[in-house]
Amino acid sequence: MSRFFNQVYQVVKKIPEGRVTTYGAIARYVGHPQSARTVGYAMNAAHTYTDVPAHRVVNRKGLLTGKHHFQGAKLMQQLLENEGISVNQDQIVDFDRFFWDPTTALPPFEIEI
DNA sequence: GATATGACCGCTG
DNA sequence: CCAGCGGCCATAT
Repeated sequence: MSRFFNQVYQVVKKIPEGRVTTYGAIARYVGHPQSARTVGYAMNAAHTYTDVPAHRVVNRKGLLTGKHHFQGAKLMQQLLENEGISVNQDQIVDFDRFFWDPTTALPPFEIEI
């Protein structure tokens, strides 16, 4: 497994309950601002390797673009609503208020190890 | 090794 | 404000 994926998973695991973030924000935080797409790919593989709360990761508009990759089409939305996040038309309501940015919420990312 | 695909993002018009 | 286009990066075939 590439380190990039691991870095992504590390961040996703740190998302607080009831908050969400975006693919691009994660990509920026781990030092790959142009790799937002690959973050999505990492999420696809996430459930295979580790258990990360992928339902807390959406695109920059707050749209649940990845809901079809969950077991049920409604699962992602239900998980979010369980945490107090309202979803309407596959989109998070008041996305700005739930958005959690790792670049400001976490200490600067340590590039190595 | 080349080509195609995707849970994206930002800039233009 | 909405739509379209290109770029970027890691897998899959």
